[in-house]
Amino acid sequence: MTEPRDVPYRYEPDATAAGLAAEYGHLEPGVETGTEVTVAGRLMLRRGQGKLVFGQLADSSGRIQLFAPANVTPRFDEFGKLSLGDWIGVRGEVMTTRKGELSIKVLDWTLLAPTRRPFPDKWHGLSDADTRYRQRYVDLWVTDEARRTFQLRSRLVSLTRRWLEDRGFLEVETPIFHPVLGGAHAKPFVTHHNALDIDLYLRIAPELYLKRLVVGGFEKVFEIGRVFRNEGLSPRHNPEFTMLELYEAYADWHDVMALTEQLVSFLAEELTGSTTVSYQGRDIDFSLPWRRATLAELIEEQIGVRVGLDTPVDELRSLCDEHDVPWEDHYGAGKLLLELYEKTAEGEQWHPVFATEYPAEVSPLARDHRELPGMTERFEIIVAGRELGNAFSELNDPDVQRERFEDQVRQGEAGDDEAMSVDEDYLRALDYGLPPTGGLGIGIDRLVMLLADVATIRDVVLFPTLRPEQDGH
RNA sequence: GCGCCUCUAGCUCAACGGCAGAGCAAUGGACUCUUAAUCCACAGGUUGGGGGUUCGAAUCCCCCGGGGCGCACCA
Repeated sequence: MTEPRDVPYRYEPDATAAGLAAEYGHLEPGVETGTEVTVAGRLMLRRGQGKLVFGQLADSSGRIQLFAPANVTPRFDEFGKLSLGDWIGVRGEVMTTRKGELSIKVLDWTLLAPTRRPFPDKWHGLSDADTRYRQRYVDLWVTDEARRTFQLRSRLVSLTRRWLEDRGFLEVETPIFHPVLGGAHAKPFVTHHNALDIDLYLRIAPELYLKRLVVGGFEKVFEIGRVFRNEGLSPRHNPEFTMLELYEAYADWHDVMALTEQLVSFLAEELTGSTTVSYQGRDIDFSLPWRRATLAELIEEQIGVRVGLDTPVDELRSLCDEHDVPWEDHYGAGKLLLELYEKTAEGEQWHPVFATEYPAEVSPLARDHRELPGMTERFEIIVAGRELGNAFSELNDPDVQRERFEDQVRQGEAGDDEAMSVDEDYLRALDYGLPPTGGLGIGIDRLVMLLADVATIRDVVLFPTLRPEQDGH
């Protein structure tokens, strides 16, 4: 047998399984093309026929059959003893078998890396979720769906970048380490910088830095990056996840709504072939335009009562009680409205809807609604009962922003451990002037879940957060 | 953090108070057109860990650990 030390340092495949299928898939049975190609990958199946061995080689594009007759394939006995899972390189002739299966007649082969551990059952694959997440390197080989999902994720991010760049957006990278907490409502991870001897937060959102860049003259910016929120795990929450945020100067929330529905329906069409996407057995219609509805309308649809900021707090509280929505004494009408909406209406939405008109009390970074006092020009994108994104006309008045920050601090003192603090440098940036700006944040993981039709975020994150393995596991 | 469910051979699963089993993978052999190849042979285990009840525990009880789902939390 070939020893690991004998394997080459490099190999040069010139074809892939999918490429060969595309080029030669039409061949009749029993054809020998005379064309030689070199492929590489893992041996995933093997069927011995005495002096003839069939194999199936998998590479990142797919699988192709290997056809190895004893009188053609060198070191035939060794070839027949390869382990399922071994990496090999194969040079051979493109051909079809008598039954018509596209194959490579093995004229030469090289062991590229042996596997020391047996691969999971060739038919049943891996079903244990724990093993699939911990040993993703195995899962990706044996679970076609997993591989497809992550390839789709990659294309989604790539398409998004190109789509935004084509519209003049500039991709930027802003700090992961934040000295001041802000940009979202979430508990942070805290870390420490030794040389500076300061605690830093892992960012919960890039928002405040991106808006600084608009102040700096980058009129259209976006960032696709990881954010970190110190909260529980669930099928829809991973503590680190990927957010797309973008900001466009001179735009308002209506512009952002249009951009959002165009981008997402474009991605749906590109990645699934249609703007109608099947999700968990039910269709989601991403075709334009998406529904727009205010929080108050969505609440009314569920509970049959028209509520608003002018509804007395006592009345809102009893409505909350009536619908098993917990509330606290320091909640104002705005927060009560939001809670009522989230607990009664959000989960009921299926097709994309822009939920609009959020109270200022719960929207510290959004600009006041131009007509409705106490409301902001903010909307969330709800699909399949979940929040997919959040957007608004950006608050650009430094004085109002300071008041909102200070209100956040008060909410923090009242017991909200996810409230923001006052970001003085951000206020200074606003002093220099943030033009009218529209901003958007979209959870990339959740979007991938929808378009790849998977139920848990762990199936769209390559290495989801898990407890570390321990003895006895 | 709480509740429910779950953990058996490398993988997928049986056995559910009475000798821990099968298929695939592995190992040895037969086979020149297979498609989860087939056939013969052989091997494989502190049943997640620890404790208890019992004549007897994978099975019942308790503690611990991993995972899943729900709640809480969470834009």
